[in-house]
Amino acid sequence: MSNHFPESFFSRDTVQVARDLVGKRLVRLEGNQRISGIILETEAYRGEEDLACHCRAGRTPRTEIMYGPAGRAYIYLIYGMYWLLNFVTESEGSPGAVLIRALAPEEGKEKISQRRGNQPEKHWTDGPGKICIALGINADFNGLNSCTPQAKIFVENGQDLDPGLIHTGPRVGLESVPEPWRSIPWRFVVNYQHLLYGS
DNA sequence: AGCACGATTAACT
DNA sequence: GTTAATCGTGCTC
Repeated sequence: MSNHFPESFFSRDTVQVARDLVGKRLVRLEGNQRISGIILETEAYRGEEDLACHCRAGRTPRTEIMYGPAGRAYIYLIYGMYWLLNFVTESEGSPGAVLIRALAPEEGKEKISQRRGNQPEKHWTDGPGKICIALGINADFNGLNSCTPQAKIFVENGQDLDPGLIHTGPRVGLESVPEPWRSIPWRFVVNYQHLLYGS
């Protein structure tokens, strides 16, 4: 009955999960209202050896969630201003997470428009901080299990994408991170146009 | 207890 | 292209 992606989807290699999440639908359940969008861009952060991942610091109060079971939301504050949404990956004990960086809004556009103020639709959810503003996601959602039927945030099937449309590249905003982590192609993105006009 | 910095964004010039 | 906004986190003293 439930169409929520199960823990087994997230409990895999982080890079593979990041790739597979592109084209899927992210849903925020707000009361009875669905606010959703097709995932257009993700990034993988995996392991203590990944110097761009928060887990480079090992187990700390903040990173503990990434060492736990997969499918949980990992949400943190960046620049003292914006919340960023990730989904925990890998088996328990192996830290990893996928950052959700961009969406194509589908349901609840009126609510999204309200939350995004005067921004044009093009910029409603084209960044990780913007997504959390648009969907009303904050620290209260950290650690929530997205795989339960009553989850307030979860992933379900979305667009069927030709794998050839998914582009890879270096993760964004890592200018001070040493190689090879700075340039490793763990960013996955599909062009919005492809979703608008079909694949 | 203090400090430097960041997986960003919006509003500038 | 440049820059201010703003604070939790992890590290050093």
